[in-house]
Amino acid sequence: MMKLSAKARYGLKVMCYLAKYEGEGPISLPTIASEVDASEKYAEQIILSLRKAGLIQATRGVSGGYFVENADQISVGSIVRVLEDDLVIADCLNDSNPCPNKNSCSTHVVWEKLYTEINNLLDSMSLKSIIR
Amino acid sequence: MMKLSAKARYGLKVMCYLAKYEGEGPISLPTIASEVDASEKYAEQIILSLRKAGLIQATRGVSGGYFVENADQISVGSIVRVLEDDLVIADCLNDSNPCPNKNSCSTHVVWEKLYTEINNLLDSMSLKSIIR
DNA sequence: TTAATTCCTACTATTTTTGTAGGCTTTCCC
DNA sequence: GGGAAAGCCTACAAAAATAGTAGGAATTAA
Repeated sequence: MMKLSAKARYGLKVMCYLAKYEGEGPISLPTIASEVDASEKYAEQIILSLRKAGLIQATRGVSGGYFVENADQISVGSIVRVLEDDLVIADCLNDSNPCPNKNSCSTHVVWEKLYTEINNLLDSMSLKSIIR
Repeated sequence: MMKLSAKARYGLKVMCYLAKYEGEGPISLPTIASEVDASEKYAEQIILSLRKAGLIQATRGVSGGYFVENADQISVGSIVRVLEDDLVIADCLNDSNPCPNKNSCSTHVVWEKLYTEINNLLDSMSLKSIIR
């Protein structure tokens, strides 16, 4: 129901936390998980997605951990899109699945506008800009 | 994943269809269902919600059916909100469930902005304005 | 070499969404 | 008055998505 997923919510928290300590070395999973109030295993999955998307960096081994770089160049939109498997609001927006719009009216301009608006808004905010 | 529900999609289609024939008498469920390409039973449920919300009127009995009045005064937002059980994007936006924001940063201003933006956009479109 | 750490994949449980079923009520028309 | 065509309402079932768990492999610092 148009609800943001837990993944996206936790994910943005994680990113904010890491951004806050940008440049101060890697932070371990246990620390992050406890900070954002998620289980280590769940947080790990979320972080994995973000890392694969290039939004988080990691160093392995003892005293390794995660960190972000250039928080000012990471948009909130890019984070959310990774964790929400694209913000495709309605299938008919997808070009590979065009709507056979023989219906009484094009509801689809509505969804199109909404889609654009959401993405524009989220893209206009950088990670850095939202942390105090 | 931030996806619009089928209910909302069908629901807006129904509303558009009814709006198109505003003032021309009630339209029966079978007709509507076939028009929006849903089963009668499913369409019925959706229409029921919209009617209870006051967005659709009905007359019962033979030659009865559904219709809308004042399509120019019905916002798309009001339709979507009925079918999406409120567009509450994140729980922390809900006053009855305030976020104990001891976290590194307020992700919550992001969700708040998003929530506001979505509602504003959808409220700015009337049903009448989106049908041709 | 060991301990702390990330990496990766598969699985399970829960919740939400989507849809179906069936009986009741109202109203028109013969 | 009776039957048929409509809407009204609630409960249930199936499917899909989300949320979360588990466990072992790989890497690296000390």
